[in-house]
Amino acid sequence: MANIKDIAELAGVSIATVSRTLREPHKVKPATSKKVNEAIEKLSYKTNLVASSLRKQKADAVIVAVPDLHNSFVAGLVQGVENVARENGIKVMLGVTEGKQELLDRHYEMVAGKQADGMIVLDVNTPSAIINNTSGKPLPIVLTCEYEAILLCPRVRFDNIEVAAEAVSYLVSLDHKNVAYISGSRTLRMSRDRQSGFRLGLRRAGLTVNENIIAGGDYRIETGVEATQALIESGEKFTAIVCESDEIALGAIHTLAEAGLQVPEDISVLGMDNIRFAQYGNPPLTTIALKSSQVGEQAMRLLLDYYLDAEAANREIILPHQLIERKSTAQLLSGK
Amino acid sequence: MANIKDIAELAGVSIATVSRTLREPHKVKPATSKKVNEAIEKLSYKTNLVASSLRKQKADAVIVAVPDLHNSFVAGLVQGVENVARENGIKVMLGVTEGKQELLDRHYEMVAGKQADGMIVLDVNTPSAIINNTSGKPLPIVLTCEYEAILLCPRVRFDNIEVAAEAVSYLVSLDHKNVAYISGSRTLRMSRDRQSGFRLGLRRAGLTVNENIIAGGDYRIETGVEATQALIESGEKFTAIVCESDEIALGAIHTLAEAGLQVPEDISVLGMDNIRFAQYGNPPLTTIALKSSQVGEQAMRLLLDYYLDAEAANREIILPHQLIERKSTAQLLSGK
DNA sequence: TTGTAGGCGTTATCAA
DNA sequence: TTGATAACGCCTACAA
Repeated sequence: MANIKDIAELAGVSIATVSRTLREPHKVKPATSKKVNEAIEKLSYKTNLVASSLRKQKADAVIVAVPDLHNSFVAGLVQGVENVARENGIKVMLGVTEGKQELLDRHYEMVAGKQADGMIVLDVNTPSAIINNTSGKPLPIVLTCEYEAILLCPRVRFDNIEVAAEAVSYLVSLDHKNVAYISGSRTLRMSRDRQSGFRLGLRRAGLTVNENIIAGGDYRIETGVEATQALIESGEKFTAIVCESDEIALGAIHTLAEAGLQVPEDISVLGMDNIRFAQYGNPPLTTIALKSSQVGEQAMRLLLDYYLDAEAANREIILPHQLIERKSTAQLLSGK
Repeated sequence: MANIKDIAELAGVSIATVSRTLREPHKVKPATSKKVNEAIEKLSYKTNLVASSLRKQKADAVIVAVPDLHNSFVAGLVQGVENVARENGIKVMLGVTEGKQELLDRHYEMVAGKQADGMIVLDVNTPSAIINNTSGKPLPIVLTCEYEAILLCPRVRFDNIEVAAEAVSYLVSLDHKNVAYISGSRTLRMSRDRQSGFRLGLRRAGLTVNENIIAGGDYRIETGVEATQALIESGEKFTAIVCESDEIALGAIHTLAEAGLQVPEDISVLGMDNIRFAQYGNPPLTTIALKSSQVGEQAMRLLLDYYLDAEAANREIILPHQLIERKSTAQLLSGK
């Protein structure tokens, strides 16, 4: 591979001039720059980005740390990060955590090791580096969705309390009075906020808050299946279910159908996320749209801001959500 | 950030000894190594991987280039790459191509620029670097699924001809004689092979090959919807559909249902991929499982082999597929 | 077993 | 407008 020295020799100039031709073309005489560019073309020279990084003390790369990619919410977030990163000439490194603190921390070492300029996190855990950060300065980390007890860290998330409260309001507007709730976690701040929102929604409607809440272990379709089975077996009375993800909702509909219950005639089901499959569900799923690609985009922007001004970027962005009415929810027939 | 020199000073040794303590611990006296490790701990030193890369002329990173992450087949592949990469201490950089040659080539420049050691590609395009490669030596690129007219390049894929042929055989074993086919592309080698397989399957069964093939533009659910509408409007007679992806199949079932056709009573539908949603379809989808995570894993292994021996790694891996019977296909009732 | 020193390929400062 | 040169932080012969 040709390096900058080879170009300098072939063009008959110094390496400084070659570098300038590449980075600050306006500072070099057109004739010189022409010679240099010809040499570059001829040897098909490409800047060695590793050397460049080392010298500039900047990697032009970020890490996006996520538990896995199976979930389309996660995939959307990564895609969002990539979009904004690419616009800005920044590379994205993938950090799968499997929900393990250790792996998350190991990914952060790439930031510590200067191989990346910052990290965007979507995970149940918080990087130890943040927790132990006593420097008084925020680290180049952006937290998304989850945001437990963090003092100094930019973050982007949804208004989870409102999301769930509006889900309830909508069902109440369809005359439902016995609303069950399937959560994806009992520990995540996001889930706990949504559960608070669920109760808030019921109270706003003047309904008694019964604890018809089933907490699953994650947001996958299997969780929806199991939780719905548990709900049915519990014998509790309900005419609608709020689910913390579309996958859970899809699992719920599936299980309800197997139990001989029709959606939405017998039970209304409402999801969250608005994944691509939601509108092709049977029936198409009513859901609250939470655009994960927006989360990724905003998180990446925050990281870019951070690079310009660490203090200014130390803030929280709350993204909008939107109810999308489809066919999995319906007016409660009187007498139920 | 503390660097190797700081550690050397604090431990009272040379930087060579520090480096050795990290890379070749057996070559250093335990007492010395203890001092060094204490210093490392104290200053929470982390190797600067950029400097290390530059010196070693090895990035310990690979790029995985994919059109986008919306598709779960793609996400699975990326996940597979990540798994094997992580086991081997290699970082994964994400390269989204949007199906554009230019972006794919730009991602390869990171390999050319030494920021990555190799690239794994799942895309409609082939990197120009391969096409223009006249060096006689294979490049550190592994192609997956797609493999058009490539002379010198390791690759991993499925036996697409057999995949489609078996799909047909299975439907024929259920007495179907009028089988339609929805493809995801008319240009991709993968799709063309599957179409060949479709015809082969019909011929094997002694059936006339009618050209009941609808070619969609991609493998998404929307394509299944549109193609199925076209199929219904065409007035052609068919009792089963082979779809080139589960998403297409899900879209087909959705559209069939809207047209008042029951699956599998009226029409059998068979997909490919076995995505996570397949078993929760309504009805659960019969499909040919193509594990994309395996593709990613094998591709990454091939790249590792390549690093050890470029020639030996210049080969093709063909992965197994498997028919999974669920409820979207059924015996054809006589008289249809 | 440890230390010295050169070099990986850039960028950026300073002087010419 | 250009060139010489000193870093960036690390690894690894080679010498001691």
